[in-house]
Order: sequence, then C-alpha cells, then structure tokens
Amino acid sequence: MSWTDERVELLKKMWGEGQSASQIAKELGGVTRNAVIGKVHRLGLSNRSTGGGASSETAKTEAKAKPAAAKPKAEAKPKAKPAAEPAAAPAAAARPAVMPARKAIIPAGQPLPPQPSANEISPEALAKVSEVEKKAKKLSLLELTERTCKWPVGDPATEDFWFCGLPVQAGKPYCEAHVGVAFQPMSSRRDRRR
DNA sequence: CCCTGATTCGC
DNA sequence: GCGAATCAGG
Repeated sequence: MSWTDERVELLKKMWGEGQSASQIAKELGGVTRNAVIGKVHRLGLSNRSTGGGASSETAKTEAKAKPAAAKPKAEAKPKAKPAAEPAAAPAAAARPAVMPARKAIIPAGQPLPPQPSANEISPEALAKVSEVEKKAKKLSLLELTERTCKWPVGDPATEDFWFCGLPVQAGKPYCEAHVGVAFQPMSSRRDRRR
C-alpha cells in the first residue's frame, strides 16, 4: 500500500478529527498505526496546534543533555483544496474583507459537528452514559479492579450506590462512555524526552 | 495487558 | 519517503 492522495486525505481528515492512529490505520487498511504516525509526522501535522503560538513544551526537568537533532519546522501549506468548497452564494453581501482570520468553512459534510466547544458535554455522551448504566455491573467498592470502570452511580450515603464496573478502555479509570463525560478534550498525552 | 503518540533508523 | 521496532507514558 502506498500513500495515495486519497489515503493521505483521509489520514489528514481523521487525524484532524482526533481519531487515533490505530483507528486511522484500521480504516485505511494495509497499514499499521506506526505507518500512520510516521506519515503524520512526515506531513508535519503531528500536533494540532499550529496556531502560531510557539508552545513547545520540551523544557522540563532538563538539566542539560540536548539532543540537538535537526528539527525542520515544516510549515508551508499548499493551497490546493481538493474538493468540497461550496463557494455558494457569491452574490451575497459584499465581504467586509475584514475577516478576523481564516475561519474554516465547514464543507457541510454529514458527520462533522466538531465545533470548538469549550466545555460542554454532548447530549450523546450523556445518553450513552445512562444507557450504559443500565447494563453496568454494579460493582461494590471492593469489587473494583484496575480494569473496571470506577464511575460512581447513586448516593454513597444510601445502599443504592454502586460503581459502573464495565471494562475500562486504556489506562483510564472509566469505561468509554464515562470517559466521555469525564473529560471532553482530545487525547492529552504530552511530554516526550529522551 | 490494554492502549496512546513519538522517535529512531535501516531500508 | 516509508514503517517496524522501540520508547515513554496513561
């Protein structure tokens, strides 16, 4: 498998949506997540904050030891926009030309409501939670393990209290549904050193 | 053990 | 340029 335009495009799209490398790899097929990550890096879109802010947190407890590796800050985005540019309503009101910034025009696709919401739990996530709680294992505190969702349900002061107990996803304390309401944001894993 | 992304390095 | 191996961490 090679990185055709289409595949790269899908990669960019999914990565932009915050999909994990493994998910992207699975979707693409024929590649491993390593390949995806490698490509992501080569494309220079490893981190999604390009907004000009020079926010490279690499200075931590670094006494000395500086790898001094060549780090090309590849930027320069080609202008080619393959497709999906509505460009509708050109005859509308004149553009003030004082656009604050390039506000991405939403292609009006079907599944794309990733509006930059600050902190707001999606109704879907909440719905998923209540749905999940129905089939929760209702574990007691002592029954919790490393791999059981520790989301509390009910009032601890009463006997009507239990923990979700569903299998957790990855090192998180909750199952997928509860992780969804516990924290919104993207995968936050930072810090790299060597 | 599951997963995540990051980096290295031989190809 | 590519990606498996490896690393580092949740």
